[in-house]
Parts: sequence; C-alpha cells; structure tokens
Amino acid sequence: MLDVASQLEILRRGVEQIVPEADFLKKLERSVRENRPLRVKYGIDPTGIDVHLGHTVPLRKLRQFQELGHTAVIIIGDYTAMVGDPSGRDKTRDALTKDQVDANARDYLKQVGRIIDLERAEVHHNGDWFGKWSFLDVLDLMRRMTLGQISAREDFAKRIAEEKPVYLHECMYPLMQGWDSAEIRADVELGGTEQLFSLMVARQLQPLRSQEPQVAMTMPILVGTDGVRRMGKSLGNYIGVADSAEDMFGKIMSVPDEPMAQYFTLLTDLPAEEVKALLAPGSNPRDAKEVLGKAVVSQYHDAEAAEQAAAAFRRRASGEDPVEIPIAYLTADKLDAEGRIAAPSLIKEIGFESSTSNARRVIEGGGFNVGPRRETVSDPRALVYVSDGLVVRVGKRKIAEIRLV
RNA sequence: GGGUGGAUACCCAAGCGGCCAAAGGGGCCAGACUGUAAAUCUGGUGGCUCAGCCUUCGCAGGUUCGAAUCCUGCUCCACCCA
Repeated sequence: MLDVASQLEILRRGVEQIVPEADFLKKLERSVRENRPLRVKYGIDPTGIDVHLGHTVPLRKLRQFQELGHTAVIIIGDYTAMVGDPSGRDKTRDALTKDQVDANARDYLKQVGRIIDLERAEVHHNGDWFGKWSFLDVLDLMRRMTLGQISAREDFAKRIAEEKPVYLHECMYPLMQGWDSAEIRADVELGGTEQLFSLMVARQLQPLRSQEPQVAMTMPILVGTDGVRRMGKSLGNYIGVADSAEDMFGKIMSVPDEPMAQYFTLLTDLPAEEVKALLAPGSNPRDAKEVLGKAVVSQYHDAEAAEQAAAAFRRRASGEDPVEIPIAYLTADKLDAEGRIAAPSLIKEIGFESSTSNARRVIEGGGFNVGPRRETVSDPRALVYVSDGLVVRVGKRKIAEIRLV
C-alpha cells in the first residue's frame, strides 16, 4: 500500500471537503499501518437510466480509492429511490415503482462498470435490509433525529420559507441513507457537496452498531453543458457515459469556456500544472477544450475513438462533410411523376424536422441546402428533384444521402 | 373541517371580453460572425394541402355577435387556520 502522504495527494484532488479531516487522517494512517483497506461507500438511487459525467465525479474518486487498494462499496438505493432524495431539490421527487427501480438498477450497474472495477467492488441494495423492517424498526430510526435538525437543512428551510411542501417521507431519506452506512460499516462516504447533511447523519447512527463514525468526503457539483446549472438529466444539459464518442466530444466542445478548469480537475487525471498551462491567458480555449474532450472520451471509449471524434469535429467545424454520410431512405411513391417532392415534405420525410411547419421555417431561414454545390433552397414552395444519392443538409449538423426505395 | 391562492404552449411566467396562436425569459432550431456545437448579434419556435385554413390557455357545460379572460359544476395542486 502507498504511504499516507502519497495517498492523500491523490485523494485530495478535486475534493471540496473532508469532514472531519482529522478522522480521515486517522483512518488512513491506521489502514496503511495495519494494511487494512478502508471501506468506501457511494450510493446511487436508480431513478433514471443515464449515468452522466456529473455522477462520474464521485465514481472516479471511488475508483481512485480502489486503485489504492481500498474497498469500494456501492449501494444501489432501490428502497431510497422509492422515497426520493430531497437533497438540493426545490421540489419533491416523483416516487418510482419497484419494477422501474429494479430495471434501472441493472442498467445503472452496467454503466457504473465503465468506471469502477465491479469485480473488486461490493454491491448492495438497501432494500435487502429495509425490505425486512417492521414499522417498529422504522420508528426506532426516526427517534434519532429531530424536526429541528431536519428543517435546518438548507433545501428544506428554503422550501418552508417559500411555502412549498416538504413531505414527511422526504425527511426519512437522510436517515435511510445514514443507516446504509451502518449496515455496510462504511469508513468513508463519497457524495456531492449538497449531500453533506445526509453524509453526516450516518455519524450519529453508526455508534448504535458500535461502529466508528464514517468520514464524509464531498466533491463539487459538476456544472452541465450550459455552464450554469448542475449537470442533470432533467435539465437536458448532461453528457452521458454511454454517449457515442462523437457526441461526447461534441458536447464537451459546446461547454462554455468558464467551467473548463473544473472539468479538467474533476473529470481527468491531467496534472494540475499541465491544466494550468493549457488554460493560461493567451492560449486558445478551443485547443484546451480539445485536449479535455480527448481525455474524457478516451476514458469511456478508447484513445483511437477519441482521435476520430476530434477529427470528425474539426471537419464539421471547418464546413467539410463527415467521412461517412448517413443514409436516409425515401420511398419513391412520395415523389411526383417528375421525381420531385416539396422541400418541406422532404425534410420531414427524412426525419430532420418533426413537422412540415418546422421544416418550412428552416427553409425560410436559409438552413436547407442540397447537392454537391450546396445550393440553398429558401423558398418553402420549392420542389426538389430527388435522385438516388442526393445529399441534403439542414443546418450545420444534419446531413444525409438519400437512397430511394 | 374552514379559509385563501393557483392550473396558460417544451419549462418558468404575463394576459383577465374583441387588436390573442397568446407579452417576457429560459431552452431549442436556423442565420451571421468566430477560437468551437464557446461568447456575441439577428430571426424563428402549435399544426396543415400555408398570402389561407384548422386546433390550443386543467376538464365539462353555460352567458355573449365574440371567452384564455365572465358564470356554474368537476378534477387536481399548494399554503394558512383548526
């Protein structure tokens, strides 16, 4: 096992706070001394299906712990998912059914496996223990926390102040999460900064099982591709780990310049000095973003795919067509006797726009062009002669070669 | 149980009898520009057989020449009091 100082250096990167810091040092020192791995917990509620880069921040930290020889313990919050985590939320989460949760959980693990070595990790479902509880057990857990403690949380306090509802079951969430730690004997729990409250609850509960309280390690919340709000599925500003290499790269390029430093720190292993040099004043942020894009993409695909994605992006940015033009099929009966079709219909038929009205607007806006010379069709009443192999474009990104069938 | 406020397009949110396919913002799409799918600026953003027509403002009725706006009932949501 690596010595304490070296471990600390690696583990501190991109970490917001470690609470209490002294306990962490103590645990780490003992771990090295006795050659006993720390049990590091990270919980996920299977509420959706897309693991995105925001989730990878703590997951990558967990991976680092694994690489240093510690034990990764993943909690699938199948029970807590049915409650809904109120952390950082300004409204109640929708509850999920058991079936949804189970399906999501399987999907989740598959995606998590891109980051964590699942062979060496422990995976638990908190329904395994909560599912067996009696109401009395629940009450006993509830007596561990006061309304004052709960309502002091910023997210709840805010909702109360705004006269928005806070449901009782939401109050149970932190207690359940805390109890998970007692069940799996966690030494450290990872989470976003907004999780601090929940992570600290466990410290009150673990002594009930004669355990040493865990340490909370929080990481900043990654901002999404809009550069403002947290990355989240419901906000539509996320980059999924299952995204294609090209998509992932493109989305990274579309992130505003400001959060780049954060992205480098939290999503890559590039040394801090290198990052600093890339982002130094006077350098082109686009180049830095490209390095970032390749570094991230190669983690979820491979280096070659990352290079190709970058190349494809450059082509598109410089106005060239991609190497492979997607094929769009069009049935010949859509054409009139002379082999023509109304421009808006063509756009709709090949799926570039969802309605002919929309297609019209694109045409009027000058976003539609056809053929090798890219003749712009700007009259929505125009008829386009379609022959097999005709290349049509809408905007900068949508391109297709038409195949008549 | 009582009271109050609310339900408007993808989201937030104005409108409170005609000038409303419905302000504004966000998002999204297109154009210009560029360092990129950044930033900035411009235009667009219900549907269609598109100079016109059709369908929307929680649901169902009603008043009116005319309703997102007024009335009745219903459903749902929130907050306050008990």
